[in-house]
Amino acid sequence: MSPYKPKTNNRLQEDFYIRDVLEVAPALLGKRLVRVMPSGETAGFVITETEAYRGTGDLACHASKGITPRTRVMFEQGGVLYMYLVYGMHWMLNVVTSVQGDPQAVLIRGLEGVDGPGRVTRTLALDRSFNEECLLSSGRIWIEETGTVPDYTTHPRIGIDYAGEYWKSRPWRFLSTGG
DNA sequence: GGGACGATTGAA
DNA sequence: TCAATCGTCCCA
Repeated sequence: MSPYKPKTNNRLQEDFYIRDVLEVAPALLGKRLVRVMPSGETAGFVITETEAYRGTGDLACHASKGITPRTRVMFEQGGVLYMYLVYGMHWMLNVVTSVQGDPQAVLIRGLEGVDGPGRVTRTLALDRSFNEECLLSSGRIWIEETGTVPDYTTHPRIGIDYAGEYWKSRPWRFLSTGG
């Protein structure tokens, strides 16, 4: 893991996250996800792949089932993390967006050199203890501006056959070009 | 209390 | 192509 040393206070602020997920998901491409590892070493990876999950109407979004103990965090104001376990073994890292009461989240699917949402959380040692963690105030995880805005392509989201043809075909997966 | 299923991954 | 593996949610 390449060590990363934050230079200035480039942490993304509240306003970045309190927007519609269809704005935030592509805007996260090219930003740096920073994690202070349990060892004390600081790791930084540029985000290269995201997916948007957009509220109660989006049948691919967990929040379409309403508020449950698991989905409650998605109803919070943007800027906190939503973590959940899938297939009994992989933690998924999601960034909650929009205003309180509007359950949206961005799934972080890939980083530079880290392809796949399960590998993202494994590489950065992220688990359920990060659920509801605040990216604006946390001392162990946050996201920084890099000054670079990459080009990107859009694609249908992965692994949501259960949501039906309409929601499955929304081009809400965002991939940095050349990333 | 029981059972179906999943925003995935890695090995056969 | 397919097993691993368990939290969540729905139904009884």
